[in-house]
Formats: sequence, structure tokens, C-alpha cells
Amino acid sequence: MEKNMPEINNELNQNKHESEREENLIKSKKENLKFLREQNIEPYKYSFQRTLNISSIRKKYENIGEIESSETEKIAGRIMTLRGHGKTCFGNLKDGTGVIQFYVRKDIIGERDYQIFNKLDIGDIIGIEGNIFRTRTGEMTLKVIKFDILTKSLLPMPEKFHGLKDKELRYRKRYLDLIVNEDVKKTFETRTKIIKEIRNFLDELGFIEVETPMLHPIPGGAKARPFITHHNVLDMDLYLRIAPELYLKRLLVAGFEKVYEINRNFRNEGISIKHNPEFTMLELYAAYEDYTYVMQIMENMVVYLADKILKTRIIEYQGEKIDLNPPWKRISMKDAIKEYAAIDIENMKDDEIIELLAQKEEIEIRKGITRGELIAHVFEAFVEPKLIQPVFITDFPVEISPLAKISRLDPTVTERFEPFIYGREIGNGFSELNDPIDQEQRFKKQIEMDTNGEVSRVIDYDFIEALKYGMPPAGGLGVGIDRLVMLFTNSASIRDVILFPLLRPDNR
RNA sequence: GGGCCGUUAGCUCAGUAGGUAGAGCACUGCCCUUUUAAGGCAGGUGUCCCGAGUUCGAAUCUCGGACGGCUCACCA
Repeated sequence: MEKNMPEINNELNQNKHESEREENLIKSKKENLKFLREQNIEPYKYSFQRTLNISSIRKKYENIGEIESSETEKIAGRIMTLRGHGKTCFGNLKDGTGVIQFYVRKDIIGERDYQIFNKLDIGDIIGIEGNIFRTRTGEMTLKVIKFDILTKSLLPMPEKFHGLKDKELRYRKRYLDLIVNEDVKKTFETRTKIIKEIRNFLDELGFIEVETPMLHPIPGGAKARPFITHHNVLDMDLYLRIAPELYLKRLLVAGFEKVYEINRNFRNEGISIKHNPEFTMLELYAAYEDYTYVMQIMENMVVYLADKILKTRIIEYQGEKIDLNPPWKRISMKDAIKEYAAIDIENMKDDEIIELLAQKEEIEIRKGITRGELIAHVFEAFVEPKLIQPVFITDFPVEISPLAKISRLDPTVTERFEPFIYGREIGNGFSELNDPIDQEQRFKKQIEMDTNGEVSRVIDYDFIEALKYGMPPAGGLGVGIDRLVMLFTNSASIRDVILFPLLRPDNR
């Protein structure tokens, strides 16, 4: 606590320095602002009525020539460039739909307005009215009759040609990234489309969307460490959800037959190119179905999204061509280990597997590790990186699948699958375990296996009780939306598909 | 959390025998009535991420720290 004082002083000094530096930087723009106010021009207007947005203008005047339109149009946006020529000026105006060139002439708008126009800066948001025509070089252009300053900008825009490249700045000041880097905006538009089309796809199949709690009294439904928070009036600790699974299953007990939820999960784990502490998950459950049904849903959904959004089933991700055409290969984990790594795991003793894993230095083998965990480790180390084309890996070991039903054919594995693309798990599904006695036993085993006891693991007996009333057989599926968006937008990092990824505060 | 790499003007980037910092864009002034990375002339606006050390002298070398990137681990 005592060490807070010097930090605060330091911060004050820093702020003082910061404000001096900034003052210097925006001096000329502030002078322009002052000039506008002296001319009785409000630089922060309340509204502006546009006739069309820029992309509609482009469509409407597609066939316009050098003779200007008889109609005038009113558009608004941010000034991105200015090219002054003495008594005339060209510039580019950008709105949410596109960019268009505008042309200002002193002899049209008059002496006084031209003087005011010259006080505008790149970055200012203006409304303009005028006729549309094409210049000699064929560029569609709005010839300005009237303009309105709508918002004065005080800080300089990033460089017009190179844009904003510094990754840290792009994440910290995403609004600038979005203004200046067109492909970034496209990525986030695609993200929105994907989520919208997932809803369309599932709604069409008769699924209903629900919202379950984000604040959980007991963290459950996955293995990750949770974020802990506290409710003051109830004086109780709560956990930001790591998965919605146990609540969605309660709804199966309740009689909902097809439900899904698209929302944030929070996991207090490491940050990486594939992991953000908060990420978006789709989970869906279908009563009276098993894992083969949800596998089919997964495949159909991705193909549907590709058809709708990308208009192709052959996509390129990080230099790899990926063929999404169905049917995707289905192969059990054990067979995949045999096929992709030439390891006959079924005929190996545990010690032999441990020896094999020791080749990969980083893998940690805890005491009392189960055979199922060992098999999963071998799969992760030797097979996952090779799964570039879409494939369903099925039949996961029972020890690592506490919420999945035991296989009808092999008691050591469960009816569980994960779809892999580009070596990455993009989903997880199973025939849901609905036997309350078995479920309780499996939870107990999980707690025994849990060695990093940072968070005390507690069995959700309320969930067990719900199962005791009877949950119909069901197939369930979880899909990491961010990873799907990465794939569809050829984004290398999860941070490129999350608008405001978590960063440490910048204390410099 | 570990390893490797990075951080120089608002932005994009140069900058080595260690001698106190530069270009383009942006910005300021002047010229310019069809430009589009407009052009011409003039102007450099900086805590070289921070702190300590070595040195006569550090953007540059050493150590510590901050933030970021990649990667490994945890995890999805």
C-alpha cells in the first residue's frame, strides 16, 4: 500500500509531460478550432441529414460522365486526404460504406467559405452537398456547393499511405486501426456475418437461442481456471463462467429440445495467438440425438457459412489450401495415431508411451497419470499438427471426457469428437452423459486428477440433482467462434478477430 | 510463467569503430483552378520506452525494469 504514493507522483509528472507534448502536437488544430468558433461556427454539430451514403452514391451514379448530375446529394464522413491547389482543393471523404472524392472551388463556395474550408484538417468530420461528376481521369467526384463542419478532430490521423502498422497501437487504439486499415474493418464485418448466419442456420433447424448465467456460484462445464468475483450484498464469491454447458443441460431437463447460446466464456489462462481470456463460444444441445447428429450439424453449418459468406468451399488459410467440402473424414483417436503417426498405441504399455512422450521435452507427465491422458498427449504431440484438412477425431478417452457418454463399442472411450482444421481444434461435441450416478462418479474422478489445486474444485450437486429428474439423451456441440472467424478471414491471431483484445495497461 | 526478438518525431521507417539524431507522410508559411501517395520553395516539432552502470562522451555497450510480438507451458 505504501508504495502507491511515489507511483501517483510519477503519474502526475507523466500526465504533465503528456499534456505538454499533446498541446504541442495539436496546436495548429486548436487554432483552427478557435477560428471556427470566432466565425460563429459550431464545430461539434448535433446532426446532419444525408441523402445517401457513399456506396449508394457510387451505385446511383455508376454511369455518370464528365457532365455533372442535375440532382445534388448530401453526404457526410471523415476527411481522409486533402490536395490543395490554391483556389481549388481535392480531397477524399470516407463514411461507413466507402470513400469518394470531393472537389472544392473558391469561385463556387465563395471567398469567406473558402477561407473557412482552409481551416479544416485531415480527420475532421464534415457534411457536404453538391453535384456528382467524373473528372478527366474518370474519378467519381462530388463538386461541393455547401459544406458543414460536423466534428473537429484534434489529433493527427495515422499515415495515409502505410496506415497503422504497429500491432500494439492497432490493438490499443482499434478505432484508428479501423479507420485506416480497410481489411481490418472487413474482418470484423465478416465476424458479424458469421454469427448472424449461425443464428439463421440454427433457427431454421428449430433451435431456440437462450441466455444462461455468466456469474456462476460453482465453475463448471470445462477444466479451465476461472476468474473470481464477489457479490457484495449476498457476500458470496462468484465465478465468471468458463462454459455454459451445465446450465444448458438443465434446460434439456426442463423440456427444451433444441437450444443454443452464443456468448462469452472467461478463462483465467495464458494468452496466445489462439487464446484470449474472454472468447465467444457457441454451444448447442439437441434432445433425443447422439454425437453423430451434432457432428453432422457442425459439418453442415461450416459448409453453409462458407457458401453464404465466402461463396467458396476451398479456402486459403495462412498459405494452406483447405477444402471444406463434405463429408469430412471421421477417424477415431486411436486410429488417427496409427495413421498419422504410425504409432500402435493399443499394443503399448504405459511406460512405453511415457518414454515416447519424453521425446517431446515440454510435455509434463504427472504421477499417477491415466492411460487415457497419455493417449491424448500422444495425439496432441504427434497427430494434431498434421490435421490440416477438416477431420472429425472421435472416441476420446473416458478419463478426459467427464461429460460424455461411454462408447457403445469400447468402454475405454466416449462418444465424443473434435473437428480439426489447420491443426486446430475448432469444436467439441458428444453424446451427453445423462446418468446422474455415473456423472457424479466422473466428477469425483476429475477432482482426484486435478493436481494444480489453485481453485478448489467443487461438484455441482444442483446439476446432479437436475439429472436425477431425468435428462433426455442428447447430442451437444461447442464451437469456438473466434477460431472459426480466424479461419474464414485468414487471420493469424485471435487478437485480429477480437475488437478489443486484452492487453496490459500501457504505463509508459 | 519460461525462451527468443522488438521499442527512435503524431504515423511509416533510416541511423556502428560510442561524438549528442534523420527521411517520407502529417504539421506551419508562401506559390498553384482536374488532383488522387498532387507538385514547388522554406521550416525539424524528439524524455531515441524507463532506470542504473561502463565511458571524457551512450539511441548505439552492460545490467535491471516496462510494454509488445513470436514461441513453449496452462487452456479452447
